Amino acid sequence: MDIDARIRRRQHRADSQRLIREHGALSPVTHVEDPSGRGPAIERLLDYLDPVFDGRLPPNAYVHGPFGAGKSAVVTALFARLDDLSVQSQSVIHTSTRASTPTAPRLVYVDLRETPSEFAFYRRVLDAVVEESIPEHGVGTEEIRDRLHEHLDRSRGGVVVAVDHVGSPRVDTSALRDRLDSLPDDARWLAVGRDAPEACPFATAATETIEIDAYRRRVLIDVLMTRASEGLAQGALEHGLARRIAGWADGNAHDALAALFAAAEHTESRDETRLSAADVDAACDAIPRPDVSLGEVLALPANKRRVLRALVDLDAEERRSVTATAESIGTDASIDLSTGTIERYLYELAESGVLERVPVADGGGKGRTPSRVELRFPPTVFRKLYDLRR
DNA sequence: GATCCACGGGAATACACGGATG
DNA sequence: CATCCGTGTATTCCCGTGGATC
Repeated sequence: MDIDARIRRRQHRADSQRLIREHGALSPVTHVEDPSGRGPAIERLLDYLDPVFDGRLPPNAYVHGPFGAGKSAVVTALFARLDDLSVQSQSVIHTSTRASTPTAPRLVYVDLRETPSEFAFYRRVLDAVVEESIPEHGVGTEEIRDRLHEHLDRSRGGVVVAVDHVGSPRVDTSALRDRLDSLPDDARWLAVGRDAPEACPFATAATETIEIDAYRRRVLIDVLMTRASEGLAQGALEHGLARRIAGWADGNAHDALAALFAAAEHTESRDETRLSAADVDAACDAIPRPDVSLGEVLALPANKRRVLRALVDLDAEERRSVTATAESIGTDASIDLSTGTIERYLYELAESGVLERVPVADGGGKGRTPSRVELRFPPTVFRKLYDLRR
């Protein structure tokens, strides 16, 4: 046994005494390469994408399913793999035959949460399909769009763009529709959202719709056990507790993982290495339902994230009204925004569903009765993920 | 010099309440 | 009694500015 192996063994021993080994494995915003238990959904998407294997383009389509059903997980995983294959086959064709063999389409995944503007959208797609790097500043939206069109005109094969989170409050639906409509003919889109097809403009514009159901209880338990085995010390999560979490989460994998994450934090704060029922219950109770995805929260502009980070540490008294909340946040050393701006942020965050405004019962004072804001996302998980990114 | 986009500041508007008015 | 008005807050809306980057 060499020295490295001996050191690794010691490290592993120290590691195994720590409850949380890998936060990423527990995070609801982490998508694994091979989403477990989503076989049928993957098959349906592969059926839809079948033309790609012959170098042809599939029609425009709409994927829908409830929050936490694994839509993003499945689409990101498939698009990443298939685009790898596409790029490989292109280089193979170039070096060997380069005859009439059709070139496979490229597959590009765009998360509208992180790419909400028109400029960012075109830039993301163009950046994915060309070699050279694309500037983020100093060049206009029009020019990026034109360059994308030019590239697609020139290249054979075309592109399929997965447009995820079409229902995000930060995207303007009608503007996005126009944007998708104006894509060139050899670009196809796959919109992904929660709305039922009847109520969704992207479904009516698409030729095909694909539904992804919520997780079944048993499958969700498997997901939890798998993630726990990757992120927690061995044996930290009993099957019965996974069942408890899955029952509470009601098919929503985001919430289930958030609960597991928060429960593990709770356990760790007690200096224990095995989750208890009380840890799990405390974690579930602290997660508001319905809630907004942590992906949505973490994709906000930096200053809004900062404001939320300060907000989760305030006590009830400091949150008694929007004004008081903004003032308390304003005294936070890490924030150099004016109170007025913080206040406006709080209203905007409430508007987009990240926070919720609740009227204050009291109303004894003068003037219009104030309201206060409540969190609509899991606070402990947000706090930890935010701090880890710092 | 151009461009994107997050910020900031503040004006405009909405609302609550008590008291005055017709 | 119904309505209006004044005052004080809360909330929304708009648009110019400036940092970062090319």
